[in-house]
Amino acid sequence: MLGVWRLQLLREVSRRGSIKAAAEAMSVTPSAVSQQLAILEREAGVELLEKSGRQVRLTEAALRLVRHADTITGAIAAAEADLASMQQLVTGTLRVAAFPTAARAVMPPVMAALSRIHPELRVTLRDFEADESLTALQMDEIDIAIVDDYGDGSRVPYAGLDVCEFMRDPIYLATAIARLSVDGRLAPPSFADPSARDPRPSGATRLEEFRDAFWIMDTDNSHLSQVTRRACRAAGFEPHIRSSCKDFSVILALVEAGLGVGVLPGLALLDRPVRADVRPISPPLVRRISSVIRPERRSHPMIVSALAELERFGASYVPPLAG
Amino acid sequence: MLGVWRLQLLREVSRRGSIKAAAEAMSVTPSAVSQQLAILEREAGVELLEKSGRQVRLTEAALRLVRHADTITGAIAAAEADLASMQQLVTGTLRVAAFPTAARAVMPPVMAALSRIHPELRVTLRDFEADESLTALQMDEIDIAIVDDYGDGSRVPYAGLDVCEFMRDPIYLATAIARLSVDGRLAPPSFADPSARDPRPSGATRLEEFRDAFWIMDTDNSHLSQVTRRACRAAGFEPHIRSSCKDFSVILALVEAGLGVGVLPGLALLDRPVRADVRPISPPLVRRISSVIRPERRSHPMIVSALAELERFGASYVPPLAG
DNA sequence: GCGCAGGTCAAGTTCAGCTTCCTCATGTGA
DNA sequence: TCACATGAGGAAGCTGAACTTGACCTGCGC
Repeated sequence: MLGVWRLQLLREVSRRGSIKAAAEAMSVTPSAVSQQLAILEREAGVELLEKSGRQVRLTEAALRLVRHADTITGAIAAAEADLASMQQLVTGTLRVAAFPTAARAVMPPVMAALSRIHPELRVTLRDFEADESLTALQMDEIDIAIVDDYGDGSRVPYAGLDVCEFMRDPIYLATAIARLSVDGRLAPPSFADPSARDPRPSGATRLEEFRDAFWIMDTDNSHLSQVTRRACRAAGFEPHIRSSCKDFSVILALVEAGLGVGVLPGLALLDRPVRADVRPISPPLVRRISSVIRPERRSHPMIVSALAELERFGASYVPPLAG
Repeated sequence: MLGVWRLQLLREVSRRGSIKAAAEAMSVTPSAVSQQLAILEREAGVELLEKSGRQVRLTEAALRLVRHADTITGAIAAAEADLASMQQLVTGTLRVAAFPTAARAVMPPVMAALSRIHPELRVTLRDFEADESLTALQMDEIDIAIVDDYGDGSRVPYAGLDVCEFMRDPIYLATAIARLSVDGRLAPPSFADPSARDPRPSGATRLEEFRDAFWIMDTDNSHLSQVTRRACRAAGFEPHIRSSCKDFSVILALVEAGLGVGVLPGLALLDRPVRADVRPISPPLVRRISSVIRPERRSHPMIVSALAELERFGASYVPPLAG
C-alpha cells in the first residue's frame, strides 16, 4: 500500500519547490526525503521527479498524486479534529499568526483569556502580514491566521479556507493638536486617554479639508496606504506624502510632533495615550478583521475556543471614537 | 499524527468483531494488533476498546474513528487506482468471486480473454454465493463480485457499492424426453448439442401444465427455488417437490432420468449436452447478472478491463433457446 | 577555473513494530 | 465443579524501515 508518510513528503516538495526545503519543513535531512521519494517512485511505478537544473521538478503524475495526498492528509486531519472534539480537556499547541496591530492589540487579551479557560492549551503567536499568514496557513505552519481586509479586493483569495469576520475597525484621521498647554508642551490628555475619552466627541472630518496638508503614510505597498490614497483621490486630490513608515506608533509620533496628518486604525490607538486630534472620517473608512482556518480543523476544540474568544473580543471592542 | 496502519487495524477489528480475526485478516499476530491498538488509544487520548466477556467491543469514540478510517483508506485506495490508471501496463492480482454457475460458465472465457490481453494480470476466482460475495467485497477480500438477482427484492442491499448488470439469463423448464430411442436409452441429441440446437425451436410452456408433476428444485433457501415456487403459486398451484439439490447438473441428471421437472438457468445448460426437453417459461423468468465493485476502484485499469470483458461476454451471450 | 548549492549514494544507526512465549480471565463441556 | 479451550494482552528479544552522517556528482555564478 502507498506509504502515507512518503506521500506527505512528496506533497511538501510540491509546495516548497525543493527537496531541501521540504526536508527542513518535515524536520528530516534532504537525504531522507530523496530516499523516500525514490521508494515512492517504485511503489507508484511512475516517474515522479525530474531534474531541472540542480533542483527537481514534479512530473504530471506526481502532481496528480499530490492532489490525492492532499485529500488523504485532510482526511487524517479531520479524524484528529473529530477525536480532539471528543476530549473533555482542550490541550495541545495552537499556532496563531496575526497582522502586527492585531498581534499587539487583539492577541494579548485573547491569549490571556484562552490560557485562563484552558490551562493545558499552549498558544504561539507570530506577527505576519495577511498574505504571509495565508501562505503559512496553506503550508500548515499555523492553525489560525488573523487578517485584515479593506474591502478593496486586494486580498489574496481564501481558496479552500474558512473565513470568519469577527470585528470591524474604523480608520481615523489624526492631526496635531493645535493649541499648546500653558507650559508650552502639547496639551494632554487626548481622548485616547481613557480618563478623558468621552468629553471630546469630535465630529467626523472630511478628507478634502486636508488636501493641502502633508501626509504621513503607511508604507507604499500597504493596503491602508493604498486605500487612503484612493479615498483622497475620490475626494478630489492627490495627497502630498511626506513620510512613509511601517509602524503606526511612529506615524502617530510624527503626527503628534505636528509634522503632518495621518490615518490610523482604531486598534493602533489602544495601547498608549494619544496626544493628537483623532476623528472619524466621512465617508467612513473601515477595515474588516477576520480569522482564517483550514476547513478540516473547523470543529477542533482548540480552534473552536480560539474563534469564540476572538468573537468575544470583537463583540466587546468599542472603537476609540464610537461616534 | 494518527498512524494510518493502526487505524486500519482498528477498522478491521470493527468489521470482524475480534482482535484475533482482525489479526488473521491483516496477517499479523493478535498480540501485534493488541499492542498497536494500545498505542492508538494513547495517540487518540480516548478509550477505544472495552472488554466484553473475553472479546473486546469498540467504544462510541472508536466507532467514530472507524468511519474516519474508512474514508482515509478509501482515499488511499483512490490514489492507488488513479496511479494504476496512469500506467500503460495492466498488472497486479484481480480477485473475483462469482456465484457457482457464473464461476463455471462465465469466468473461464472471461479469464482467458483477460490473460490474453494483459499477460501480466493475475486473476483469482472463488465461487461464493451472492451474499457471501458482497460481504467479502465489503471486507476488501475480493475486487469484483459477480452476483445474480431474480428481481424479487431478496438481494442484500448494495450499500455504497457500484453495481453493473452485464447480462440477463433466462430460466427454463426442463422435462424428460418422453420418447425413447430404438435401443431403449433416452433419445440424444437434445437441442443443447450445438449440432442439433436450431431444429427444435420448442415454444414456451406455461407452468400450470405441470401442476401435477414432481418437481426437482434447487435447495430450499436458494433464490431460484423461492422464485420458482412463487411463480407456481401465481400460476395457481403449489409444486410437489420431490428433490432439492444444490448443483444444477444433478438436477439436470434427475430430470433427464425422468424423475421430475425442474427449472434451470441458461448458463447451467452451456457446459454439456442436455438430454432433456428444455423450454422457455411463459410468463418468462429471468435472472439479472451483475458485477459489483467498490466505488473507489471504479477507474482502476484492472477493474475497467475486467468489467469490459464481462460486458463483452454478456453482449455475446445467446441463451440456449433464443425464442 | 573555483566555490557553492542541491540532489543522491553508501554505510552505519536507531527505533517502531513484529514474533514468541507467557499469563490472565472467561466461558464451556465432561 | 473442574479441566480445558479460547481470546486478550504483557515482556523480551529480533528485524527491517527509515533515519543520519559523510561522502560524491552536477549545474550555476563569480
